Formats: sequence, C-alpha cells, structure tokens
Amino acid sequence: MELATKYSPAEVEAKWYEYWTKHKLFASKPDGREPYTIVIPPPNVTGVLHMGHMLNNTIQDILIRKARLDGKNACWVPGTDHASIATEAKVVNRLAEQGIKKRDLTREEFLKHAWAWTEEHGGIILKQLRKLGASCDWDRTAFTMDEKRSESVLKVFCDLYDKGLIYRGLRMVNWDPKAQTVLSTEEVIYRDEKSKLYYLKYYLASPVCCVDNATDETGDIVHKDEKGYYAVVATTRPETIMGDTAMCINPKDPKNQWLRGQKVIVPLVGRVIPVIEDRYVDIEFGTGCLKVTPAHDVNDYQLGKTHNLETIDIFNPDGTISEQSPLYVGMDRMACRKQIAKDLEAAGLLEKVEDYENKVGYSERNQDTAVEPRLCKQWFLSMKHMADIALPPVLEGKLKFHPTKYVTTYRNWLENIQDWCISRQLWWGHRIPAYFISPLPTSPEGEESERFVVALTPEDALVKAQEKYGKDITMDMLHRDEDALDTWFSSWLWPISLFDGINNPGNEEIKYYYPTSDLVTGPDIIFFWVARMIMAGEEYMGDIPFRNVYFTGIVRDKLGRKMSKSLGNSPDPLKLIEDYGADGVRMGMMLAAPAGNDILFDEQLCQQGAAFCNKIWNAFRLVKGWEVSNDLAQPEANATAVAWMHAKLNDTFAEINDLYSKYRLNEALMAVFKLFTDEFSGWFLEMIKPAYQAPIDSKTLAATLDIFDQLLHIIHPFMPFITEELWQHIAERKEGESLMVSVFKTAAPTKEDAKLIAQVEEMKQIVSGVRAIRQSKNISPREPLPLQVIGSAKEGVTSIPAFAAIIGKLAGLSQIENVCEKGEGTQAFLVGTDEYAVPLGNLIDADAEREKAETEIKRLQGFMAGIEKKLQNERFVQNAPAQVVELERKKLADAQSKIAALEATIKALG
RNA sequence: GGGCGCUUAGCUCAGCUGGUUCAGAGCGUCUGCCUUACAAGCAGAGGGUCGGGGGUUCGAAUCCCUCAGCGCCCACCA
Repeated sequence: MELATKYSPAEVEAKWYEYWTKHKLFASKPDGREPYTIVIPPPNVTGVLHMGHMLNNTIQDILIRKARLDGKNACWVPGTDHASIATEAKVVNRLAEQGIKKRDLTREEFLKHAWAWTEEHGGIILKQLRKLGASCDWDRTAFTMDEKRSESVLKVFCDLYDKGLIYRGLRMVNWDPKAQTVLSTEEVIYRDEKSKLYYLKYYLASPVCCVDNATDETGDIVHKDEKGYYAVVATTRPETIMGDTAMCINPKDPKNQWLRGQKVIVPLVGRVIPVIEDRYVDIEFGTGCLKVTPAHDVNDYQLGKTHNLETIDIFNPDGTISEQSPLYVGMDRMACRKQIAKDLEAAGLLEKVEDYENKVGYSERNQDTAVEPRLCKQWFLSMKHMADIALPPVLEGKLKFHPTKYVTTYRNWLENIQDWCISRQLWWGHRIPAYFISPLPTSPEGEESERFVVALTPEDALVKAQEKYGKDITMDMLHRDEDALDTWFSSWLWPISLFDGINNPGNEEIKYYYPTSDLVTGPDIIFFWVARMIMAGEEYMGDIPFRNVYFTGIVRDKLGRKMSKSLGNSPDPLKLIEDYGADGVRMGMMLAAPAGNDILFDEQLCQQGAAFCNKIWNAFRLVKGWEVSNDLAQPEANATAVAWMHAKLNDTFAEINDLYSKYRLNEALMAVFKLFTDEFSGWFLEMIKPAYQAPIDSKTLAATLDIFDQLLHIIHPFMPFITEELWQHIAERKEGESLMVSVFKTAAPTKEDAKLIAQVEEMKQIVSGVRAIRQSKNISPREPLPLQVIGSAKEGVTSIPAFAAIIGKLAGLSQIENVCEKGEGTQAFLVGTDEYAVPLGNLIDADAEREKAETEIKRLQGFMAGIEKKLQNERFVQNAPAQVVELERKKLADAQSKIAALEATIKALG
C-alpha cells in the first residue's frame, strides 16, 4: 500500500469519527469493569465553540481516551446548559429585531420563541466538539431543561423547601436593570472604574442655634455661606439623593460634632432629613458625612433598619426614575446623574467634583449594565448547612483539587458564605414550583407572598394549600410563581441528574457511575458550579460528585491578553482544525497548557502539532516501505536496538503514567513527543534501518511494528485520528476493531532496562562526538572515518560487538581500533572519562586545539579547587552523608583523569 | 483592606521534602547539510551571576526574613 509523503488530516479525521460513532465505540454501559466517568461542563445550548472549550474538552478527551486504553469503562457524558439569563437575553434581542417586545408576549408565547431559538441554534457546539475528536457517549446527550433534568430540579426545590433550607425573604439584592432580574452575589463582578466624587451641600434645616464648632483647624468657619450653615456630603451617586432619608455621621468625629441632632435639607429635593449617628461611618472618608439612601445601597439599608428610617425606592425595574421621586421621573439613572450634577451646580449646591476611582458591580452575563442594589422579595437557599457538608471532603483530601491552591479559595468562600438567591425574573428556565393563593394584593413590596405552598404539581399544591389555609381554597385560586430558577440551580445537580439519581435514586447507572472520576473546568466557576455540585452531591448522594477537579487556565493570546471579540485575537477553532488538523490543534493547545496556569496560545504551536503528525506519518512510511526477508537472521545489533527500545518504552510509560496521575498533561505529551521523535525516529530507526534497497530481517520488522503499535497507543489520547489511521495498517483488522478500545498494558522498567539505557546513552555520546568533529571540520557524513578508543576506554561500550556495529553505522566509521595513546594528528573527545579520537591528519588546527584543551584544563582546575576546598572542610566531611562525600571524591578523580587526557592531547599536538 | 500565587535561557515552562558534574526541556536563534521516511526534515552550536538584598547551613534555584515587580480571588468604605 502506498502512503503519500505528506499527511493530510481532513479525510482521515472525518472517516474515523464516523467509524467510531458507527460502531458506537464511545458508548458506555455499566459492566464489571472499573468505571471512569467524566461529565462535561455543559456549554450554553446556543453557544459557539471558542478556544476555552477547545482546551477544556481536549483535556477531557485525553483523560477519557487514556482511561479507555487502560481498560476502564470510560463514560463521558455530554450535554448543554439552558443558560437562562444569557439565552433569554439573546431571544429578547432577536425578538426586538423583529419589533416584538417581551412584555407584549405571554409567557407561553415567549417560551415558544425561546424553544424555537434553542432548536435552531442549540447543540451546534456539540457538533463542533465532534470535529475536535471528542469521544462523548452521544446517546447520553442531556440538556438541563429536558424532562428528566427538569423534574430533578423541581424535586430538589420542593425537598429543600420541605427541609426548611429554601425560604422566601425580603432582602437587598443585586438587580440587573437590563435583564430585569435579580442576580446572586456571585453573578456580580466588580470593576474598577473612573468616576466622580460629588460634594453636595446639605443646608441645615433650622439655622436656629449658632454653631460655634463649625470651624476647621485654622479657625475659619467653613460650613457657612450667605444661605446659612451647611454640611457637605461626598457621593459617587448624586442621582440617589431623591431617596435620601437621613444623613449620618460618626458620633466620634470631632469635626462633625456640630451636626449632632440637627436636621438638614436634601439639595434640590427640599426634603428635611435627620442627622443620625453611627459608627459605621468612616471619619476619614470625604467629609465624614454620609447620605443615607436605604432603598439603594446595602449599607444604607442596614442603617435604615437600625435607625428606623423611611425607605424611598426611586428606581423603576428598568433603571429609570420612579414616581416615588419628586424629580426626574422617567429619566434613566445614568442620564439623571449627569443632569442632576448640572442642576446642583446651577443651584449652587455642588461644592466641588473630584475624580475618583471606585468599584462598580456589573452583571456577569451583561457587562455593560451596572447592577443596582434593590430591595425585593426573592427565594433563597440557606447555605450554612451546605457549606458544612461541602467543606470536609475537600479539606480532608477525599476530593482533590488540581492545582491544590484552589482549596484555600474554596474554603474562604464556604467559610464566609451568603445565602444563595435562586429566583430570577426570567421565563426561560425552570419555573419555581410555588403557588400563591389569591386574592393577591398588588403591593410592589411583595405582600402577596404571605400565603403560598410549594409542590411538585398543581394538584399537590392544592392539597397542601387546603391543608394549610382551609378547604375553601380552589384550584383557580392558585397562581404559580412567575419566576424561574437560577441556571446553576440545575447545573449543581448535573453529576447526579445525568444518571437520573434524583428521580430514581439507587438506580443501576447512578450506582455504577457515581461518584464520577474527574471534573475538568475553569477556576472562574469554582463557586458557581464546582462548590455547589459538591453540596448537592453530599446532600443527595451522601458522597462527593467527583474525585478530582482539574482546573484549567484561561486561554490567552501569546501576548497574555484574554481572548475577546473586540480585540479580535481569538482564532476560530474550526478554522484552526481545518488548517492544522484536529490532532495538530490538540497538540498545539496541550503543549502550551501547563497544569493550572493560563495558556498563552500561539497558532505556531499548532504548526508544531501538525509537523509531529507528519513525523509520525513518515516514520510509518519508512517502516512499511522496507522489504522483508525471512531468510535473513536477525543481526545482533538489531536485537540490541530492539531490546533498548523496549527498555525505553517501559521507562517512558512509567514516566507518562506518573505525569497523568498528576494531571501534568503537557509534560506527558512532551515525553511522548520526545520518545517518538528523538528516541524512536532519531535513534532506533536509524539503528535498524537497512542499507539502500537491502531488506530487513523479519524478526526486527515484526518487533518494530510492535513497538510502533505501542507508540500509537501512548500517542492516541493526544492525537486520536492519525494514530487510529496508522494502527489499521499495522496488522489485519476486522471491521469494528479500533485502536481506541484496544486495551494496552504497560510493563514496569527493570534493572536490565536501566543498564541498557545507560549503555545506549554512552553510545549516543560517542556518535555525537564523531558527528561534532565532522561538523567542525566540514567532513561529509558519507566519508568514512576511523575511531580510536584510547586506553581504558576500551572497556566501554565499543567492546560490545553489537554496540560497536551500531556506532560504526551511525557515526559512519570505517573501523574502531583500541590504542594505548592517541597518535599525532588526531582530534580527541571525552565521554565521561573515556577518551576517543578521530585521526584527521593535517586537518587538525594544532593551535586552536591546544588553546581549547588549555581552556578546558583551566576550567577543570577551578572545578577541582572548589571540590578540594570542600573536602578539606572538616565540617563537610563530618556532616554530609557519606555518599555525598564519596561523590565529591569521584568528581575530583574524574576531573583529574580528564586533565590527564587533555594534557596528553596537548602533548600529542606537539 | 484581607488572602493566594508568580518572578529560572529571546519566549513558554520544569526543577523547590536542600547534596546525582544541577543549572534543564520545548520553541525560537545561529551554523552546516536537498544524506535513498520526513527541508513540516537531519546534524551541530550558542544562550541564564535562577527578580534585588540579607540570613540559616559544611552546602541554597530549592528553607527563612525583607524589598521590588506582576497576576488572581475575596471584601459594604460612600
């Protein structure tokens, strides 16, 4: 069979993916084998594959394929997430493009649009993963809003409510005015922002008593002008003054003592508000006067509660000024901020404006709209209990994080956890199974929620409602909560719900696959998802959801910048696969992905991956191109080469398995790469390569094909396609067979292996020594050279005929002779303390050689002086372990013999 | 403000339970080769006082202290 000189991935990849799926080779069912399970971090159902997914899923695929080859029952469960807030926003946008407003639709109509969108765009990402080679059990594909998952979510909600862990409460929450929903604290991300600090004048309401203390250190009265005495408040949000219901000072603040017990007038608004005192206020900040707006700031809300202040909600849900405000009604809050600054200035109520940097919270999903603190009634999950059950397994190491530094992060979060706001004012999601009982008052404060029941079905709800509120309750008095649940309230069940462990506890699948083995995800969702899965796992399974969490880094460009659409630095993954092949891209990603670090992705790395494919391809072409002779006996040199390669394989297998266990996949890949490129292609194949047009003995060829088979197995997890393609050519394969599922057991390296490896290393150095001489003297590799083995070096590897033969072949030697002393006109080199020489006659530049030798002698003498000093140090000899001292003595002796050899060289140069 | 982590070759990183001639790898660079698998290749070479300073020790890239720079997470200073 003819193979092209270049490997072309496109057809190969399509062919094998189809083959694997046709024969259902990714499928897993519970059986007697050890399970190895990964649940995919479900991407957004309408999402598009980006580099983060590429990295993440490449890692998962490597792990799952490795497990498969190790003989485990590997099960990788794919699926997508409904991503309520993100998807709903997309649907709203699309409807807006068609001139449809969400609020003009009924819930049912809207959901019809949302499902249509989901079906249209949904799951594209899973198709894209196939291009990457992802070996998911596609028949298991799940969706967080499919029937089983939805049922699980509602059951869990009811259960947690019954346990008293879910409650409805009036709280200051984070409000996204664009999406018009609350968010959990985790969904708010804070950004440093350049803003302004406005200093506003609050005049005293009754300038009755003269205030003597209104002076600064210099004695000047600073808080008085022609209109009277005033206090100054520094704020970043002047637009909230319409909601001010107090001014607050620190009772211990000397400069503001004069304000105690006073009343002040809110600028522009004219409302008279009291000056209250609370130690919360920072004396050092601004003027030490704080305006209190209980409806729009978390701290102010607390102050309002403590001091019994009125709460005036001046914002509408969309962020415009509400009817509650005396001014600017209907204006957007940001526009209002600008306008009110102008108006304050015009009214002489703005003392000054300073530049200021502060943190502003934004919705994680909607990063152009600032989050507004807002008081409203929502559903919460009490987290104390959850934290209590989720902390021990991680701290005790039953569940391991890689890298371990995230254990601290995890602990800090759990130890300071806040209750989880789980309701969202969205339609796309799991509708909360709570039923309110009419008549419903319409108060915006949410008075209606006083009478409700939580139940899985309306029928159950009616029964419960009647039990709780009387037999006269009828079905049409029940009104199901309009809100949906936070997306993460379904994702946290993922490792359980995928195996139907909530609806169907103790079923065969959940018993077999749970706990799953490894979770591969980004550290950015450690709180959103990882921690909560651990909680749900402990609560519902009484066990951890996975044994290991491998946290990947963020994919950045080679300059270290995050990949983003606006920078245009994010390559299209599918285009990359087109250009370099999936195997090439996988390798490129993994080479740049040290465990736990961000990866600096450079397309050039994919080039290296593609080049490696080509290398493998051509090595295979070479081997398959050899003519084989059954009559030829296996030369000793080939037998030795084969034995060495086996030793090297065993050695590397051990190394690679160790690296896998530590999730150091980039290093495992590098070890594989070097094994194939350097050891196998560079050395082994060159050792056994027959002369031009000469045949190879059948024994060596068979061994070589076996070695190739082993190599394909260890490369396969990283580069599944090319390995599968070549594997079919190694031997006759029946339809349905696959490298992917051919279990591969490795052997541990032995002492003999180690010895052989050391001998070959010595041999390589001799070959390199001769090659270096050729290089420096411009001698063609084809011109045969004799090699002299000097003195005691004759006991080295050249004394073994098989090695001598290999050295002769690789170094292009005409002969190897043992001599006592090197003769004139030879160029020598050292391997360890063994000396070798190549006679070159008049090619030798005696002066240059002498100088080189002298320099080296000088260096060695310095080296020796250091060691001698060390050995003369009694404390060293006494304190250091004997073997260390012994080693130093050996170093000294070696250096001495090297110097002797060099001196002989100089002498021979004349 | 609190916590965590990082700083080793031009780049990306490994080495860090102190002691194998320990200062490494890949890529890049330079030099020479179209050698009958592969020029997407082969052979060879150069390149770092291990961020600065101090300490512990017979011995420090490795342990301790300190300074500087960078990054991440958490936190209600308007």
